[in-house]
Amino acid sequence: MRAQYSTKPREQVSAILKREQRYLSAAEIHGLLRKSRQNVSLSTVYRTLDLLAGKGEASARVDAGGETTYVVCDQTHHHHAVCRKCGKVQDVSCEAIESVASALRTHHGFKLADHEMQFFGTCGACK
Amino acid sequence: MRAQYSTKPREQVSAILKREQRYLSAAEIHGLLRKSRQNVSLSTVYRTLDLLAGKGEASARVDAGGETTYVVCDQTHHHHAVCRKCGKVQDVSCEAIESVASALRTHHGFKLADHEMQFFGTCGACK
DNA sequence: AATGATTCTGCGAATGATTCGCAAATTAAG
DNA sequence: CTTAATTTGCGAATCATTCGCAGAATCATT
Repeated sequence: MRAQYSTKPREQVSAILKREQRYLSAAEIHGLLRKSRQNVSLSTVYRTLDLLAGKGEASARVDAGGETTYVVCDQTHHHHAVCRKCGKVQDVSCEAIESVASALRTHHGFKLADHEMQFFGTCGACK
Repeated sequence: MRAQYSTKPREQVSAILKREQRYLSAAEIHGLLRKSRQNVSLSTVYRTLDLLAGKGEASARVDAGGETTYVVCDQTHHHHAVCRKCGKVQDVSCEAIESVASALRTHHGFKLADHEMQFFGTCGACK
């Protein structure tokens, strides 16, 4: 099994993600690291992001330009509310799904197994 | 403004999408067309898909492997229920969102502007 | 059904994000 | 401090998607 060493580059990438709390691409993270004189190779950024996503510590989203972006978030099932002004991402618990599941079953004969949701709008700080 | 000619290649791509009713990548559509001796270039498939998505006649989704895939669907606001067995996509109307919107407002101070949802499970035919 | 203006198509080349291979550097453990 | 295992960084390779451009198709008019 892979990934057991705890290394400086990985901590640096994680630190950026924890600090920013918004969706970042590998290139953006790499850029932010360079700005603060932390030289981590782009390959390592990619590898670390895959690791975090694999462990469920980060979640991925493909942005409009086709780049994959990541945020850190907790590992319980939840959804994200993304602020269109500052980009901040808040975790949102998932309650409404039960009614949706039964509607799918009765109206469409569809047995719901999984779902994805994303919310976009303006966060409290930006209003 | 672009895109006003009605052409054979475009109709061929649209026909495949209408027939299949599931998410298809440009490469898959290109492959299906070749199988039935309809030679449309991959570039044209890409261009046609962009057009359809631009007009709202198709909607796009990036699959697990990073490929962009498309389904035809109507233009009113709705969501998709994707069958994990056969891949068929059904349109699902969106009702539950109002309660989610007010929960976001009260609990998170978040003003909801837009949202995305995708449902995965087993469709009636596959059960 | 021929003309001309505009819009498509197909091809191959270019792009851009992501992945891979491998030698050198780091890490964990004895 | 040695050793064995994992990671890093670099450049090269990959893969989906986009571009540029010459020739072909479409549409509106005669």
